[in-house]
Amino acid sequence: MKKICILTGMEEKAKRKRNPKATKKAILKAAFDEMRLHGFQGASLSKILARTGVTKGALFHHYDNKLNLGYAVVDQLIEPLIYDIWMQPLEQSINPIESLQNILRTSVQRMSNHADIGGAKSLLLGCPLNQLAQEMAPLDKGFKDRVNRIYYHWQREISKSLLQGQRNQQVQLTLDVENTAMFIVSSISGAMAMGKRTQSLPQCLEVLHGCSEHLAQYLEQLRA
Amino acid sequence: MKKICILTGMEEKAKRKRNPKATKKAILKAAFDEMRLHGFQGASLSKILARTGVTKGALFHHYDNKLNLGYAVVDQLIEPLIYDIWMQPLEQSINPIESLQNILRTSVQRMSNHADIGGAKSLLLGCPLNQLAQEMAPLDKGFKDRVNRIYYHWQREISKSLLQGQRNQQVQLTLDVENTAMFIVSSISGAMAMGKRTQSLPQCLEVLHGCSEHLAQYLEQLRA
Amino acid sequence: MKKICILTGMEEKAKRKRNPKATKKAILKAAFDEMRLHGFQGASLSKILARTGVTKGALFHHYDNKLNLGYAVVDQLIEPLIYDIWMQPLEQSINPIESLQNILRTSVQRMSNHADIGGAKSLLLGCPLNQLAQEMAPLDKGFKDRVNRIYYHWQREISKSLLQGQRNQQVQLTLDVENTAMFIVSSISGAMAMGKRTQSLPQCLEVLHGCSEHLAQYLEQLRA
Amino acid sequence: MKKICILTGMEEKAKRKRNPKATKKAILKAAFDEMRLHGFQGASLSKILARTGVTKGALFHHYDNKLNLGYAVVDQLIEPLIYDIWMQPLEQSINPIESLQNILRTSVQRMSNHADIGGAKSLLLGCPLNQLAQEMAPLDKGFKDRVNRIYYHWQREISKSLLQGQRNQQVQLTLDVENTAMFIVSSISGAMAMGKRTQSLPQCLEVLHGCSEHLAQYLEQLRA
DNA sequence: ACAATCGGGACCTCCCGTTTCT
DNA sequence: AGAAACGGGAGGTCCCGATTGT
Repeated sequence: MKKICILTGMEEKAKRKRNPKATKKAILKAAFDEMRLHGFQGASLSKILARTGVTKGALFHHYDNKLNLGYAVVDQLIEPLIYDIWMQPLEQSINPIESLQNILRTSVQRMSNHADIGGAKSLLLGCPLNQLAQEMAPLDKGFKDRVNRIYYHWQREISKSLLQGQRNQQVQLTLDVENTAMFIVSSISGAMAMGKRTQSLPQCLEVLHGCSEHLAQYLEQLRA
Repeated sequence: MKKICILTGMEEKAKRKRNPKATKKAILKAAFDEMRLHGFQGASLSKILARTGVTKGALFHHYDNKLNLGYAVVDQLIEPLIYDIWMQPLEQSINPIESLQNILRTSVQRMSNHADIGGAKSLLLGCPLNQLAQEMAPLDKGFKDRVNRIYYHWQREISKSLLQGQRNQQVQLTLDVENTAMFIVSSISGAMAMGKRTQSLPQCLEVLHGCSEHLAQYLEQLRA
Repeated sequence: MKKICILTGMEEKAKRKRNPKATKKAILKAAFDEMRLHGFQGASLSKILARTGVTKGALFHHYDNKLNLGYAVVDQLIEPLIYDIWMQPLEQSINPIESLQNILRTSVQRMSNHADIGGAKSLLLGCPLNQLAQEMAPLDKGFKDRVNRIYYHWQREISKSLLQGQRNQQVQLTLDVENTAMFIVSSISGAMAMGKRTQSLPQCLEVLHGCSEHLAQYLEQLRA
Repeated sequence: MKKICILTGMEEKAKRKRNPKATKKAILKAAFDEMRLHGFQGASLSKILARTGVTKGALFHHYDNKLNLGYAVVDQLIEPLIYDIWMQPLEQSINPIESLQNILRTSVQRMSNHADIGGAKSLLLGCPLNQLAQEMAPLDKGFKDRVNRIYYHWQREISKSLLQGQRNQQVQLTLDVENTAMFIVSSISGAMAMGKRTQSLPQCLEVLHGCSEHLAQYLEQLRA
């Protein structure tokens, strides 16, 4: 029945017509970009729509309101992003310390591959998880719970890995692995924040490399 | 049109008496509080006015616009605050490493003394400098320059102190003092961010103490 | 939150039924009226809304901002209005001089038919095109270009007509038709301005008739 | 008593200190400029103050409110200005027609001598009297009465002159001198309005010269 | 005479969300 | 599923003027 309406200008229609999955993804991506640039509160639905060409009707069809859209960004974009960069490389690790050092050394490069957002280098926008955490955790429980859950996973992956390292006699047995994982995540977050605040790519890279190196040396001393 | 209302409540009058200095300070403080809770963009001038009882006319008289008010908050409140907590205690230092460790150990306590803001513990609102940096550095050059200047001073105080320690043979001579200062500031910032994101005082304290301890131990290894 | 109020006044509904075309026209008309009374700068969007019963959301939907609303008033209301009164009657002219004289003699009557605006006689508000030109031409290029385009058309219609009259040996061949058209439009504009400034209907009519008569006599002398 | 405060930075103080006449004049001139650029309603007291360096206290000391300031502009600046350009040259006239023609021919030059206002050529801002008349006559009786009084004087000077010309047998006896004076003033006003609307100095001059010439020729035909 | 402080309102912009229609 | 119309409200800016202080 629906497809009877044959009079479809092809490209136009092909793009615009009924592609719910793609539409939803497009909105999500645009929302993510807007939020990276202006924060959640500063993100404007109108600009998100302008980025996508989608209309307000479509947006509110897929997401009940701005808040849920924000939640979806965390769940479907930010969490996987954090996982890919920081957690996944740790899973098939043989030596946790060396893996962590390796992750640190390559993360800057891997993050640099992320596409620019609104003409700004992704690196200069800092860690999307931390950005949201700092802005929204005190204001909204939904965001707070989500970001804390992700941080919890992140720290747990590291502590699990360190624990395994202790079992394999690669890591000092006296080490409080959970506390250490927390420190590692904290320092990474701090480094990205310091990089972001410079708003200058060379300075940012300098900060990130400098801090990475310091952290890597710190890890070196945790060996058994 | 004249308001003959002779029945003057004293408090009313006491408040309304011309007191430009106090008015300006009150606006500034209210603005600071609002910004800590909602960020700069989310801060509402109306709410700032409501906090102070000052009217729009007065605010507009003392600060040209929201942006300049924000700048004043950085210059007149945040910078001294950072200075008092992190820089000033370093100045009469005898041994830089011990001073830094001492600062770390006492900073949580000192920051806890800060008055609550809108019913929220100041600690759970994180570092005001980092908050502003993360939100506004990419959006406004005025904020970017201000926060970067403060961070620069902060790092320089630490590196100066470490350099003096090298001269006194208290600190390893091979140490890159500037890079190390950067790492210290970065880690402190990261720790406060992680504490904030929990939005729970006990967890926050746990994070801060844990990270402080780690950083203190790291510093221990920098001794000559 | 739901407004269950079942007692629907019919009129309410009749008004509130979606009718974008009508809504847009209503806004435009109200804007025109406000602008005639208070000028463009003095026109208040709130008052325009009050005139129509339309809400801010609807207005913002149909017109991006006040400026574009103003432009639309020029393009869609003022230009046709000028055309109907001054240009259209010239098109099927047989003798340009007689046509112009005729237009002058009847224009006052035709303009008097325009509905009052905010309780004020339309005539006492002068020429809407000149009003806007005088206020906005120095302030905004968009308005300047629009009003100048209309004046250009107006003068061209007259000069075309005079030229045709020269071909038909009804108008002096030595006449500079463009210059003359300019003088005619200029004098008409001046007359309406003088009428408006009196803010008294009888005086205004006296001015308009007096000037019309003078101009008609002047035209008489342009005959071949 | 007052002059005891000897510690006066000379230039600074000399300028700022107590010169009521000069202050009042400065405010008036700045108000005139602002009103020429933005109209009376659009004129901002703040900008007027900025133009002069005077403070609000001084302004409201000399003028009760914005309206009275506007009235003063009309009475003390615009009226003399109109008088100088259009009326005064008529007084010692020997032949009214030739005088009027002469005034027309020289007025553009004389008006061009007026200083620029806010970077805009005075000519491109049109006739200040007509500007105010068109904007404010329908809105405020005070303005309406003032501008009408000036126009009345202007027309009367011309009609008096023409009447004298009739007595001297220089002007047609059948002429309705008052009506004619009205037409002359009206055409002058129209010409300046058309010049202004172009917002281009060459075009404006073309309009003014063209219309002047037409009006001069018209006057030629009024000779006895 | 002039300066600084303060009062509060009006304005346009912009925003998020609802409702109706295709 | 998507598009368009519409509802209100809040936000920052700016403004005129009143008040108080030299």
